Amino acid sequence: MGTTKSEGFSEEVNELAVLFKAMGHPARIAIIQFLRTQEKCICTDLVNELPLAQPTISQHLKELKNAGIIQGSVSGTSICYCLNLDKISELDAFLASLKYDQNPTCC
Amino acid sequence: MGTTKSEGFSEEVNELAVLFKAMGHPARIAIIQFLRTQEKCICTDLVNELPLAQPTISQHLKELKNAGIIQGSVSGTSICYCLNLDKISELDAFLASLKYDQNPTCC
DNA sequence: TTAAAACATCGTAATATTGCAATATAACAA
DNA sequence: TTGTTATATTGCAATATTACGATGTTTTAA
Repeated sequence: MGTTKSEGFSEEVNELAVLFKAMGHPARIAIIQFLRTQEKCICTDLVNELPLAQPTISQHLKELKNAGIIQGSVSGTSICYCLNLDKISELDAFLASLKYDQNPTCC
Repeated sequence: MGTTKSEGFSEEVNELAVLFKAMGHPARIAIIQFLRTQEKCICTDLVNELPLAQPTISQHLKELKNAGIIQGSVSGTSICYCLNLDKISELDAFLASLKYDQNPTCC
């Protein structure tokens, strides 16, 4: 155990879980927030911005990238990371659907 | 380590991370989806619905409850769990904000 | 070529998560 | 009371995550 069981759940459910999980860490939320507001999305800035060491930040960036939530393109010595709004929209759509189909007789 | 570092991040960031983390598991997404569609939100139904043992489901329900994403009220021998739409809206608002403030010069 | 800057990767210790069997609890029915 | 049903808790083994120092890699500048 310690392993998440994914068999028996739909593809959609598993994909949503991966995306939510990727966002389930303060550093990764902070990275996403920072990317939203910066002109240039460079890891060095993040090192100055977050209370974490560079390797740790690099690791979090990788996880966000693996989940498809951010994309990075090399730009000289630095890397330009930015949000993938498609993935954000997937999560958003799921959450929005919860608000409308809610059964009124429950609770 | 293994411990998530929360000092140095804003309250808002930490709270969002907790909520996203709570949703970052297929069983918990499936529970939320199931709650949305059922008339009666009872754990027994979940045991028949999910590919997990009863104690495991109970544990996931507890985590969702701790995060404030669902609420449970006792109803005789069974328990009626339902979604807390306020929390869903918090996440939704965060995701929606990402879609609009995006910097166009990046990537 | 050499050095510096910006990231990534590796290795590893500490801790967290997951899943479940066994067991407990709580409410109702007979 | 006794049994049954519904759910929670405990305990634990297996695995995952987190954080970071040390060390690579790649790019640019001198």
